[in-house]
Amino acid sequence: MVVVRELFPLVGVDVALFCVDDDGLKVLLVKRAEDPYARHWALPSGVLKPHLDDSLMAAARRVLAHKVSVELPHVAEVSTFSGPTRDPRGWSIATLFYALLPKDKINALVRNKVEAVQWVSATSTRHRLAFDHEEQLQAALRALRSRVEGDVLPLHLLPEKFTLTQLQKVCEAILGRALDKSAFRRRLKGSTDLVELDEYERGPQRPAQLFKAREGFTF
Amino acid sequence: MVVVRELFPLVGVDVALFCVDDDGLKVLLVKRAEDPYARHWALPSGVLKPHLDDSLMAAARRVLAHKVSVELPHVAEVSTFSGPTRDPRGWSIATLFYALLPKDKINALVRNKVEAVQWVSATSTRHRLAFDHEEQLQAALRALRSRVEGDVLPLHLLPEKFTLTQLQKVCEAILGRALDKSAFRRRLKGSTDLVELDEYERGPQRPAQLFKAREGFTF
DNA sequence: TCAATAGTGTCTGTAAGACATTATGGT
DNA sequence: ACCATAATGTCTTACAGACACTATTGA
Repeated sequence: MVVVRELFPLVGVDVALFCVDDDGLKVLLVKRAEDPYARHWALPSGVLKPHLDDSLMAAARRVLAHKVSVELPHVAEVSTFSGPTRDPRGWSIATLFYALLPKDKINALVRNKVEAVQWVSATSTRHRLAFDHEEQLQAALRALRSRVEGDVLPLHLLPEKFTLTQLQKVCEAILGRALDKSAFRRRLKGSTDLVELDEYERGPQRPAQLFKAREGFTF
Repeated sequence: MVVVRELFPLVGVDVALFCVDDDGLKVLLVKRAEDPYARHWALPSGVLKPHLDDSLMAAARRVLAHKVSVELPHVAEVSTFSGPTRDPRGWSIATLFYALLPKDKINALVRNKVEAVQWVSATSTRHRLAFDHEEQLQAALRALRSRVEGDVLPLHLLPEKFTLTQLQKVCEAILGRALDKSAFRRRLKGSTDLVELDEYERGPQRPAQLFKAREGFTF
């Protein structure tokens, strides 16, 4: 096996699973049960299993489905980390994905979990994570932000039906800054990704119109 | 070895090496000498050699240095392609990089080449390439364009000293559309990546001021 | 003086930020 | 009537595209 390691690198996937709640943007961490980095917090990760996985992204989905039992969220590739020292077991490759989960599915997720998991603020000062996962988390965050800066709507982080105010809060949580309501909504007028519904969110004040993502929308 | 393939995927790198000449944006293709896809045109590629490479990007540089003897150009990751069928030898991973080469280094490159190589228009209608390299080429082109659209200057495609008109031509070749000179230069005024020189490119008309990239500039 | 390209000025429409105002529900 | 939030309007500024114009060299 040691010989094999010199010919073939360890191949795995890491996933930064994001969600937005009232406290802002969160990312899921898991407590590693085994070495290396046993009992350290880390991004959910796993090794590629060629007989099970049809692609690296499929491996990422399998890892998520295994570590956290939940409907599969939106997954996108960020980049690939590699080198002889990032994993003490030897030359390794890890392709990083980010995944987006709507807030209303968080509870089901955490409840069914067997290992220790934790939602932590994704924007707060750095954590102490296993491997190069701190760097990976920053890379995933950059990728997420650059898409939102590029005027793509992070609808995968919202429930099926949502108000424009909810959408704005999610964007603000990702970008880490306040957005102007008027300008934000003006931009949304020209978006083909939003579908206007004839339903309204009722509360102790004026009802807000509900929207949903366009059929086939992908972040 | 067959058994190994079921446990460990084939790991390699592919490189889309771009340059810009008077005919527009070009990409380097090599004629494959060995199976699979012998005698097919393909992007320069190679398998990862853990004992030689310190990262996937280093592997990409090694592949370039090996296939085309030239000073190492700028290299950046695009994305990673994977799956059981993209290579007939079995489950495989290929991390795609693009590389940028200034026009004035092309000649030295082609001359020293042993295998058959070819510069083809990167923007013309699709080619018939080995593996999934057509898709990869499109992905590399998208990545390149999105950076230039994002107002990053592709200075790695220019000689050390260049005129603003040359810079504009390079941007136009990448984007595939004409840019307005006035607006283009107005934007450049605010760029910290350009350094004004006290030299001028002389010709049969008004001389043009020369510029160079900021120290430490990276595309 | 002319050709050719470098470099600048001006006008206009679009879009964003800031901020005020109106609208509409519940209580 | 009042509160809270939704939704819209207005003003200003910044910037990009279009296009005309001026500047400077060699021939």
